Amino acid sequence: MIFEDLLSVDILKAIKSLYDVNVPSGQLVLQETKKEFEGDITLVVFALTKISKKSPEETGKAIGEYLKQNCPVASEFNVVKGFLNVVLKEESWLEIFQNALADKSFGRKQPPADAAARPVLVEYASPNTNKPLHLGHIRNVLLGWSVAELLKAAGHKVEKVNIVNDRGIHICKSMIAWKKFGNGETPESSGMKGDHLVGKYYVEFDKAYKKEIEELAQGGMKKEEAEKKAPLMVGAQEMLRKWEAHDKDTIDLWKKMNGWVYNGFDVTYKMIGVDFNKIYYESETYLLGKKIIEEGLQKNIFYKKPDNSVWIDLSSDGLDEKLVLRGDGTSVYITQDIGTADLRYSEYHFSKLIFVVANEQDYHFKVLKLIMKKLGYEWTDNLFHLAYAMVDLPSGKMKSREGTVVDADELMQEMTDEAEKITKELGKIEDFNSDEAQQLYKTIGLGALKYYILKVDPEKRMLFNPAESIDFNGNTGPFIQYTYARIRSVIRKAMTVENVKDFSGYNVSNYKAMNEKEKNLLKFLVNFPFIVSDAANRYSPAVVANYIFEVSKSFNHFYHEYPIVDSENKEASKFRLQLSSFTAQIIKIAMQLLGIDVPERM
RNA sequence: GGACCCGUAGUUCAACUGGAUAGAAUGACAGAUUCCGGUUCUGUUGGUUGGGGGUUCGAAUCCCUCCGGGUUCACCA
Repeated sequence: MIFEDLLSVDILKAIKSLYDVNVPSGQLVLQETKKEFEGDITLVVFALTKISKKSPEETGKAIGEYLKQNCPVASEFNVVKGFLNVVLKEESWLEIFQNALADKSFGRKQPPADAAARPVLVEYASPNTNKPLHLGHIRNVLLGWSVAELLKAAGHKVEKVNIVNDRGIHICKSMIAWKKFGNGETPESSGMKGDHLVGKYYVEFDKAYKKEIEELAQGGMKKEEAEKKAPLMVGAQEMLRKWEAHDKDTIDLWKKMNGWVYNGFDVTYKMIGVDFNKIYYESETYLLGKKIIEEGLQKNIFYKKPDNSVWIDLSSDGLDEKLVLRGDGTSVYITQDIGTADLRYSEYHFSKLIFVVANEQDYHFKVLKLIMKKLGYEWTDNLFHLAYAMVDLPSGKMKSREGTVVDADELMQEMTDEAEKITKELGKIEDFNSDEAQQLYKTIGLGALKYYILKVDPEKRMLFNPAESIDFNGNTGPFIQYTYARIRSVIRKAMTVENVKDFSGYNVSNYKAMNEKEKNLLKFLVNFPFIVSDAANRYSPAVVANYIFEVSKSFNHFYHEYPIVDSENKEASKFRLQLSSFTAQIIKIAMQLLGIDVPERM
């Protein structure tokens, strides 16, 4: 919160002077004053009564008096029960405002100047290459990308990384189905996006495989046996062995089909508007970690079972026994992750490694951290699993087996179409050419989607309601975009009016007649840098989303009550234009942190 | 069964991580504005924060217990 540091220094001095006690600054509880009370910042004094040995009211009054006399930004105070509400000087707010206007990168810190500064790694997306991205991935990439941007804005060096799960039995399933049923079909020949094409064969595999099992079962075979003996499954496993033996034909096919998928993913990522600094492939990292396990075995951190498989016993930590190497010496998921984390650390010396992964893997990451700690890594506290919960739809739960998965590409297209429909009904952009119009539909459609998903706390399971998300009213992306577009419209108008069009040169600290609505809006706006750092610390784009909504509402209250361009005097107009323009600027920057564009007109 | 997560107005979400009378949005109803852009604004309605107990000056938040929902406990990744 703005002025918090300034005020807390003087409060500490007050306590020292009044009661001759040194209090650590972390012990002060300061908060924004609730709007039903007069004031800007509130000190909760209950905790201080032990020191003052007076009632909360008396303590609050004494500190308030001291601040009024000695604190340069405090003007008035009042005490309600155990709460000391401090009113800050209007000049202080205006001064902050003027400084903010002059600061081109207001709210965004510069990245560390030191080239050796340790980066924060944000790993997100992490798709399989056997099917297209779906709604769950959308929550993942929006979160990952936005958290990375927030961390940057808070002054960290950030690297966005992606690890693609490009190998394993699931890819082989698509491959064998394509070989069998594909007739050489390609993205070009079919006109399908590569990831969708490969996904299609993954589904084909499943269908044909089920049929085979059924036939074998009818022939008298037990179900479990049939599942293993079905020719397609045998073929897929054969293919995996060939892949591991570097069989040329298999590798070529694998490369070809993965290439299709990557092209498809690229289109989707581009559409969503996310990017990566580095992409890892599991085919290149899956052998990592084995050596680390061997070393751990020497140190008796792990133990061997008679079949040669290697385990760790975590039961003393309240967890289970966990396999880390198979009997045949090959590694499993957790082994790879240990290896990859180790690799990343040696590559980046990260200060933090954030895994954006669904909360289904809470247990996995708990185990990962614990094992690495036992192995003696000193930076395991810097591993952070940013878990997010499932996204539900009004129609019910997403289930890939029942075909109710919502495809990412389809969803984005639908949102764009819906935006087009609504925009056309409003009929405000008839002079747009078709490119401009298309761009706008995309901005609105994706803005609706992104805002709706990001405004919710990641750990909470959420309901995505497409119709509600694109409503131009309420706590939605389009509502905020609309607020922005309207401000821009006002400013365009102002630029045609003599005597006010030079408003950007007006020094706002000279303004003397600020009203309640203006002050309220201003307080929100100058608090932006604190919102950014708070959001970054909590890895929470939702903090920013809710803030933008508050700003928009506050602007609308002001806008509704006071004329901007044609106000009673030129000075008021200029001040209000500065305030409006600054509002637009903050909305734009804040929305960018969520990956959302704002249109000049809509 | 063990472990972890979640439960807040009819609905979708907040609550600055222990602070004031738990807030918005949406829905419904009543009104204002008709102006820079209609989608703006003001009211009214709606809550035993799943139930119970405890800690505290103070609990949606921490502890215990029960209820309900979810995830996980693979030689899949």
